[in-house]
Amino acid sequence: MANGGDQFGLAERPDSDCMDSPKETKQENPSFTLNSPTSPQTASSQQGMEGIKVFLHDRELWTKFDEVGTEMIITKAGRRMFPSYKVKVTGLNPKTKYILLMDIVPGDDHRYKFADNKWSITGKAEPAMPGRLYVHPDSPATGAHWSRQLVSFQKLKLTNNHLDPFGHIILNSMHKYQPRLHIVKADENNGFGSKNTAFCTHVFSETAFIAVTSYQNHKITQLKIENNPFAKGFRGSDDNELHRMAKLQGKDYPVVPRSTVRQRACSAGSPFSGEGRGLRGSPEAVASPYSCENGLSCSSPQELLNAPPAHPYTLPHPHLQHGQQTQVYHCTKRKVEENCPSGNRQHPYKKPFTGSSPSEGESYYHPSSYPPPPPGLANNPALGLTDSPYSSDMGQRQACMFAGSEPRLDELSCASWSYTCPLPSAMTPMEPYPPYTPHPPYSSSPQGSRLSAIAHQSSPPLGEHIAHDPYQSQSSGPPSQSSQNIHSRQLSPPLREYPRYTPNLSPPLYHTLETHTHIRCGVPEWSAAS
DNA sequence: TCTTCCACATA
DNA sequence: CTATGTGGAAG
Repeated sequence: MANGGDQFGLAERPDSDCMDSPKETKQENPSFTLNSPTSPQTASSQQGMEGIKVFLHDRELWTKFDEVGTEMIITKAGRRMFPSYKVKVTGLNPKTKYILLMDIVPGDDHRYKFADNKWSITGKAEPAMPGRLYVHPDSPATGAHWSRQLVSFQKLKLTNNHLDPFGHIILNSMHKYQPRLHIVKADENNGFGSKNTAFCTHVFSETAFIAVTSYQNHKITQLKIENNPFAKGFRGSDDNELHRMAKLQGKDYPVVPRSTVRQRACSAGSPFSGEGRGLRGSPEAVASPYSCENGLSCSSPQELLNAPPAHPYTLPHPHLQHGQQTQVYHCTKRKVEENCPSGNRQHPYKKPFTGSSPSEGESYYHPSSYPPPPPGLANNPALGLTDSPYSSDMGQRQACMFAGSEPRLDELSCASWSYTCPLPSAMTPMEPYPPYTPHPPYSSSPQGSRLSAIAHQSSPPLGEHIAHDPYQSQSSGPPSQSSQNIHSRQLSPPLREYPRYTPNLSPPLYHTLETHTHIRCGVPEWSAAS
């Protein structure tokens, strides 16, 4: 079942592209890009972003998990994702500097439960928290650098601690999420603040997952054990397991060791799709709608801001959306980790989960709207947008988070990025944070906002899609204007509300940025897709 | 449901 | 060797 084995065959696919080429599509798995619905706006925006393609590495593995219903453990200390999020990026200008970052947006606005060997909706999602951005440690770096090897986000960690001081991405247990990749041009020309900042957002629907504090579906546990080197200790080769288990526990014989669940495939699995909500349709087909392969979208930052968040909640309209906030975590470390691309393959296919419209690896493009670009990035010195080489090197990664309050891009741009700093790990000191935050913590710091904006933008709920656009979620594109799509709007008001999510936020430590963006545009969402 | 600790694995 | 990441069981 699930294994995706079947399908994949492709080597990689890129996900995104911004506009241009829809080309192939096919095999590879680029993320989908959505085209922008609206119009492209500024040309500038896209510059160069249009030919960017992103391919999810090890897509097959992601697909296997996705078919069952991927679960990612979240702990107070922070847990890595497995499979690791690694991509191959092509189409970048070798000499141009870019910042690559990720954020993880709500897949829908539901809360899930796992019972009867399957996932089902139990209620409404909690307000999302400020989204934090994870800036790849090598950022900013040239297109040549990023293209040279796989870009790995394996060090990104997920936490359920809303007050996490380490800059990890904060998620709510039993909620569905969709990771997104944003590529922001870091040239001097593009200040973040500037409206022209070009960026693309790529969404691979097969990377959607439900955050959990402990695995619910044994099939997922088994897949993790079988594929994650660090979990090898749990893998029994047959006999061994039992014994070892026994020993460890002191029990006699263990229960079922690895085998236990091992394979069952139950259908139950994917929650994602299951829910129903979503999409339904055939998954795959979906992909096409947007045609693009990758999912990236490009838009100008501004747009992003404006764009409504994808949440379920978000409305398509500008108003409502909530902005979510985002915090950025920047690691300074630079190295990329992996390189090899090997496996990327992908193939399309469907995933049961909710949305995947893009399923295939696609990234969507978002119209510019919502996905807010990562504001911070641009400005952030750290990132080097300006040009710095990446400065941070400092030690290794540090995380910086920003909390922002408001969403303005402009502000962001300039201001401060103080945070960028390399903080020692964790925290960035920011302010206490948003002052008021009535509900949300939006206060934003300038930069933060931007970033956050980006983040927000897209986040769509997976499942939901709900009525709105199915597409939204997916790709929203963040920041870049680039391509076509963009319909960005100009900066508009960034903030809006952000309904739900606000709450938490900010930890005292940092601010996050928030943004509220609304998403307006639709992006395809995963949900749709699926 | 979540947190802590554990033994074992990678790196 | 150390440091760190795993899932499971126990709490």
